[in-house]
Amino acid sequence: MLNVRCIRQSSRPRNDWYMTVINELIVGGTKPLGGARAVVETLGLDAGALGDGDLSALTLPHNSDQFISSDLETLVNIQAELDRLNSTVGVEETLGEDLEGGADSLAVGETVESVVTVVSEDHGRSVVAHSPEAILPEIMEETTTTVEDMDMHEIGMSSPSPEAEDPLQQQEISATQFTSVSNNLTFTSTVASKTPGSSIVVIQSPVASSASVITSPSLAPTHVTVSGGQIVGKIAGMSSNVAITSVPQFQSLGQTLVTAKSADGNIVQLRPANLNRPVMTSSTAGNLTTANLQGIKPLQATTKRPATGTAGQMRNVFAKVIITGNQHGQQGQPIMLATSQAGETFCSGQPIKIISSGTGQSNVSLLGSPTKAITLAQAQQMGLLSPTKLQQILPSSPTKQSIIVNKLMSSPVKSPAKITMMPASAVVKSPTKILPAPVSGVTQLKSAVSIASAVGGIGGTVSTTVKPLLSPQKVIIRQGALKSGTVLTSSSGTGQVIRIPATQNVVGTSGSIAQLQMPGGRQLQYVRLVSSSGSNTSTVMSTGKSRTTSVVPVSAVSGGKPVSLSTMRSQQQTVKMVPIAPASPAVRTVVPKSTGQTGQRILIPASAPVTQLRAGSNIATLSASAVNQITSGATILPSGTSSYVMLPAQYVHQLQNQSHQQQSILNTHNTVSHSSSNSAASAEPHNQSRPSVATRTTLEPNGIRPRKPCNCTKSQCLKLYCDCFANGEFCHMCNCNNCFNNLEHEEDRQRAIKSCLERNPNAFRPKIGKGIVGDERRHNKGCNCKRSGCLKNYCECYEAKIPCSNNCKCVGCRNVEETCDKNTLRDLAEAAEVRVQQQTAIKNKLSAQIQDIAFRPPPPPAQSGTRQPFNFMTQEVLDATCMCLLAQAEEAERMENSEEEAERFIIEEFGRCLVQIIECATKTEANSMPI
DNA sequence: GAGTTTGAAACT
DNA sequence: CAGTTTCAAACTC
Repeated sequence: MLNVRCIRQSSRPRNDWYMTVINELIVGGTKPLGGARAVVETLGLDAGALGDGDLSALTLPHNSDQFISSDLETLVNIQAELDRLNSTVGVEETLGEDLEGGADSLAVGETVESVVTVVSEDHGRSVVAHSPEAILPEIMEETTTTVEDMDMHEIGMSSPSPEAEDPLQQQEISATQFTSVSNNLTFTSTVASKTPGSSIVVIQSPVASSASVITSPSLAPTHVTVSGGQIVGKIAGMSSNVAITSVPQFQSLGQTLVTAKSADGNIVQLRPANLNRPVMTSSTAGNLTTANLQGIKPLQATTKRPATGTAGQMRNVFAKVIITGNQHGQQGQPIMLATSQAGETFCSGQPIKIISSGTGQSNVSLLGSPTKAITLAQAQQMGLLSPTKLQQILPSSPTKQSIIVNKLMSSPVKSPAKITMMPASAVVKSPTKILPAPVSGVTQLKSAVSIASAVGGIGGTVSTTVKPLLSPQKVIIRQGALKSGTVLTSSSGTGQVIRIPATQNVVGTSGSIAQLQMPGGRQLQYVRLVSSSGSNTSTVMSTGKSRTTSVVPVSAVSGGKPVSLSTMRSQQQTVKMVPIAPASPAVRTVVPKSTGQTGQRILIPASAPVTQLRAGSNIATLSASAVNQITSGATILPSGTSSYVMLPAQYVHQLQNQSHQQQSILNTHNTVSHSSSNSAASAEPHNQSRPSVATRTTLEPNGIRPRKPCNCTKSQCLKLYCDCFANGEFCHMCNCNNCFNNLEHEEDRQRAIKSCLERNPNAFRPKIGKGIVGDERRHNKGCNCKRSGCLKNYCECYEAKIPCSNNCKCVGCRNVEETCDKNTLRDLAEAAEVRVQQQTAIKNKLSAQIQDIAFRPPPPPAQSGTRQPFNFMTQEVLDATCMCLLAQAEEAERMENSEEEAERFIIEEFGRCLVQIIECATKTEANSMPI
């Protein structure tokens, strides 16, 4: 049984594991000071009851620790007000369906790992609507993520491109692929406790994230539980649970996840994001008292990072710092600060200090990293704390009202000090590469850092940290007790937060795709649930008419139902794209404009048809083959705000189709006008509102390069028999059976690719290349035809419309190079040869005749009395005769006379020649006779 | 559309 | 590396 509970840390057993929703603290933008209140929501998970595929057990225990529905209502109201005040987009998520429901207690017996992914939809701008680009630009620049070799257990969450309404972004991406992408958000929680309690879910983000908790690079998703003032967590991959020490209480602001110590002695540090600069603010509100901030103190770095981590293995981890204002003297007004940490900069991160004015500083520090202090005033300025809301938050409020601070980043305008929960740089390994060829070190793309949002345990409120720099995303939040269909937030109108009505059944079996209808009916989100096994990937993709679709891996807490959705934003994404043809030596980097906007990546196989690439803020390094495809037929769309998701074109089409289907089925309407003009490839015909990128491409209207569908039946499309696979493409719209050439079987696919490459390193290279000489195409390997004469499509050379070359081993090849010019030359040669033969024959005949005449025995002088003309048969006469005959032959050929006619003409000419000779001789003789 | 042919890929 | 088998596309009817 899984209980969704509001957090009452004090009441929870220390050893219990709970999944807690961590709200990311969104620093306010330009709006008036917003209240800074964080809600720490915990989800008690009965690990024993949680099956890998069953989240249906989510219930709300009835005990004093739990929020009641009214509390949730209050939270909602507060949230709404905060949203209004801060004009920020908050991301809320509801973990668990029945927040108000059952009193089932947790009977935890087993560790449940769940991956929660949130599909966010970019609606243009970042949550902080105020010049997000200006916020922490340097961080974006510094943020890089390595997506290679991420643990498969991580499920990444990709953030859709901000303004993208593109179908391209309506794509389904496997979780592993997401992890491979920088902006993936990995959200894994482990429930290990048998008793209900509050827990904190540590969200790992492969990319630098706004907030990061912990951990060793090699660690899998971490689960942190707050129990009885202690934070305990379990990090996947670690042998045992990690007890997070030095967090006495979660009550006060000072409470921060600092260190975790595993049962086996491993200590995990909870580190803040890479904050290079301390943020100092003065508290003017006065709402926060020192007492409130007591809890905020730098934690002793008593923990050490797990030794397993290496720099290369480091991955970003989201750590959310929950700061609880002692409201009304009671616990429960947690203020959550989200910090992010990149693995690389793990040690360089700066903790966030929250300093109360006049009382000194209370540090919310994350161990091992520099401390960044924020005064209350600053907090207010940043929107973390609003004077009005602050009082509500502040102590003595018996109510458990929690305010989700949904502004993590403050606009630089408001506060020069930038609180960036984002790591300057993050190197994250990606467990899965979307590209087929698992070649290491091929390509890295700088990409925006994504921010992960925590899942709201109760009340379904989860605040997501949205980085201003990042392109706006929509976060789909499942509403629990909150009003269904309520979209929290966003003054920007971008709808950063999408609340999914609790009534919507987002949950499905593991691996299933759940449909989420976005509020307003303008968009559908498809969430694929994934079990925590890690092998399965889940994707969440949203489809909308004109909206950007984000595909986000979604993990379901027990595999059964997506308990929550988390979102993340990406600032810069480092996408490592591995070309399917590893041999491609050249790696081209496409550096989009640095607009401060994050883009979502478009994942494409190296050889896959790339319909469009939007050159936005992302820095994408593409394999040479990919680039070639891009250059050949793809369109690179400049976009300053969009993120790119590279997928096989067919996936785009697939998503589009799904979108259409869903549109038709659910009869949803795009009720939201989208100002975003930079859409990715949009093949949706109904997307008339703005020019589709697809229209600018050279591809088909659907944005897909024509491709023959395969019909594989036995190869699972994982062998080179399959053209799709051989071309590095995913099967789409194929007729294949038991196809594994898709994202759902990415692991198998990768293995198959590896196997193929082992057999033939050039397996995925184009078979047709340029010959040594010139640019003439030729089959690199050559054909081996035996029967077809290389004149049927069985022959690869013939199919490629190229003549067989020396590389071929074909038998009886008739696929010879026959160009028009060469045919002409050949004909000429043959004609010349024939002519020569004819001439020779004629010449010989004439010569014979002449000789016959010449050597004829002279008649007796008595008979003729005349001299024989052979006396005139000099060499000159013979040459002249031959020339005449040859000229006649040529004339006959020129006239295209038949051979017979030609011979006749030549003979006639020869006769004339003889006549002339005779006449000449006769004259000569006549002249000499009378003498 | 079923059956045959063909040659690349995979296997031995 | 060669021979054989498997496979899917091409082809034929």
